[in-house]
Amino acid sequence: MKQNGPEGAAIKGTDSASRAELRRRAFLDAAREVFLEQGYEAANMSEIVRRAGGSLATLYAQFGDKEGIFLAVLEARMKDVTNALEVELQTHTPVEEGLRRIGEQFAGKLVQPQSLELYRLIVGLAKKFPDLAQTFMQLGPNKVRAAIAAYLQDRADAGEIPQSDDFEQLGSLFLDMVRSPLQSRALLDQTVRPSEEDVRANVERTVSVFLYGLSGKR
Amino acid sequence: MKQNGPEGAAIKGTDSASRAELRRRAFLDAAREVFLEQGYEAANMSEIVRRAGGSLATLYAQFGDKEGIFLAVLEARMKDVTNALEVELQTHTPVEEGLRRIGEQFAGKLVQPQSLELYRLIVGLAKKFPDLAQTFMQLGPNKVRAAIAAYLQDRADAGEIPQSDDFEQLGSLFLDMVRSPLQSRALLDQTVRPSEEDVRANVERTVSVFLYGLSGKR
DNA sequence: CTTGCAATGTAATCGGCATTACACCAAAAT
DNA sequence: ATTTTGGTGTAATGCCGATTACATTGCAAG
Repeated sequence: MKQNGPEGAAIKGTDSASRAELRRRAFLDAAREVFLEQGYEAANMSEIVRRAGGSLATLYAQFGDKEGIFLAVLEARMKDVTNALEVELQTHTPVEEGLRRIGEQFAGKLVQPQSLELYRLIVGLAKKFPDLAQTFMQLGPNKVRAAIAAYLQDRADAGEIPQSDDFEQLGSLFLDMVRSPLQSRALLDQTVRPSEEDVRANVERTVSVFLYGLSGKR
Repeated sequence: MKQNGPEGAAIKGTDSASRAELRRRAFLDAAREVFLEQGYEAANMSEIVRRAGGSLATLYAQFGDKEGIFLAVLEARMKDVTNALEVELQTHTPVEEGLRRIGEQFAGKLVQPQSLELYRLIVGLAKKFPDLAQTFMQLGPNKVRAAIAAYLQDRADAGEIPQSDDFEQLGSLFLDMVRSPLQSRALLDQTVRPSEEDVRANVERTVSVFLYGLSGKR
């Protein structure tokens, strides 16, 4: 047995796909695993191939170099987080309900171990690979910020909330309020894993404070 | 010139000190620079010696290995940064004013490059050195959280804000609101350095939303 | 002065990868 | 069936950095 047949790890996404596409997907899955598990520097290319099947040569042919495949992993994950939001934001839902939904979508994704670990990785790499961090911000935070700013603008036009000259900023603030309480502890303590219930409660509280302040409703 | 006389980088702390003590301090200073600048993995032992003077052999004799000197540096660093974090308790100051002061003290410290870099390192290595991250949380965030919770309780007792069954949580939320907008970008983009003015404006906005919500004052 | 101990500079070890080279194969296209 | 295109295993090639060895040298006590 000198060659491996086309087996490899988890090749079974959407069925119809070219040979190359399958290989690519297997590589990405394995790479994500390895990077998240071991960190960027400690991760080793051969290990990725060991898990994905295929060969080093192909891996390099498809992604260029180590940084390249890491970036690809990053992009894939960002799409995953962002896509769900796109849908929610299309609608003209009343603020309170809308913010709640957006908040839960967003926070739900963020507290997944995968997201947390990826974020940890990126923060750690920000100095050595500024481009990477830049890309991350572009695809993640900035995109979400813009989307929610648009939603707030829409609600303001509908007269539900006061107009403002800077909905980008308010959108960011809302996102931070939703994100930080769940994320900040979990980032430093792996054993912390916010539950569904934690997420819901936090979003609830956040929406309330964001709209009406400490003084309570209306 | 085969040997270096005892010069090296910044050897001039408290004067009276044994030869070994001086060397140790020079190593620690250089190591701090290098680790904060390049991150743990990327940092290289020879670079530390290059900056500190002395020799590799001595470095290893004093700290054992790379991890050893890294931990030594971080523990010292953490004490510095978290000690500076002390927030003076504004007992009996009116909420709006009190929150503003606490917020500004806190945020002012956080956005200093020193703090940002330390935080970056710790987050990035939380997986590899969990104890370190724990200690950091204890000394930093948790302490401030407790302090502000006490302040909010005080204000509630004075009737300025509604009572709540969980001021710890609300305190955390306030801190996150103050912190995240300033910190999250700067963490990922070295070139970002919030100004005094940014800090003030952010605290201002935060206090307003925290107390009265989007709907504006009162 | 000289003797012992610690520090020094230099130059190995030693191992671990990223990255490339190469000589064979397999499926798709013709 | 044959050509084309891309995939596959294997084994270099290089480089880099942690750690150690060693012979030399300076300082301080007797």
